[in-house]
Amino acid sequence: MSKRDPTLMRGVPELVVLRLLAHREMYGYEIARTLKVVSQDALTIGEGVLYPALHALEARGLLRSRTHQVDGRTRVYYQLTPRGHRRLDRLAMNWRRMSEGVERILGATTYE
Amino acid sequence: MSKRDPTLMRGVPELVVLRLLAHREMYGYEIARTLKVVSQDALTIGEGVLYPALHALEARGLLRSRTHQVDGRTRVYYQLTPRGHRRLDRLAMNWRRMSEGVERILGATTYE
DNA sequence: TTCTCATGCCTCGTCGTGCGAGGTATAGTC
DNA sequence: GACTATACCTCGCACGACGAGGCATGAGAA
Repeated sequence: MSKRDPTLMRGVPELVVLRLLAHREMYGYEIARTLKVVSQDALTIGEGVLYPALHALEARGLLRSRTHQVDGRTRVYYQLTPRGHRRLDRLAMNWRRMSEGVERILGATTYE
Repeated sequence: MSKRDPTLMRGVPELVVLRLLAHREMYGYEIARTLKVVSQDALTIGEGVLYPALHALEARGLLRSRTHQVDGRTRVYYQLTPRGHRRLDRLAMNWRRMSEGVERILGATTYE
């Protein structure tokens, strides 16, 4: 059975990670940095969130990884699988819905 | 010490509840219904989330309540306190930041 | 030399909170 | 007599976000 959609707003980390990886292969540390930069400091993902998330995503078949040595340092590069792409589409759609819902609440000045 | 801001995206229920109550006094059941309607079904708040949230909000001094009997049914009406208004402003600002951050991630097509 | 900082990975334990399920009661309707 | 809508509530779980901490390397400062 597929995971139920959250009624309100969970799983944003999963969304942004998948989205970043949709462009190109990246490694963990790079993801964290890029997220911070691109979101202009609005979003930060701690390593305690990021790495477990990446592992879970891979275990669920949404990501594939390969390790690479650079300057004596190990990098684990991740890329989206087809399932990962589908999952991303779904999450993004969901995000829009939610986000627009919240905007409607925030924006409205009168309610019936 | 005041509560730390969430790094990613928590507390949306609190935000929308406060926002709805910023307009006018409402009771629990009405809040749930209104949220659903105004958000055009995008947002739903279960009673298992709503009522505990309302109690917590009141305990923290962000809401005030009064009970009212209507047709033999008890309604608990809530309204924002000044602190509640300030909290709402803060949460709303935070939401915008986060939300725009996510949009930047979703919208961007290339990253450096 | 040693120290510190940036890079790069990881895990553990906790805490909050979102959420379903369930419980109570009244009024109206089929 | 049953079922729906209204209206409140609590319990307990599960899961996810998070901080703190740990390990290792390379580069530059002191």
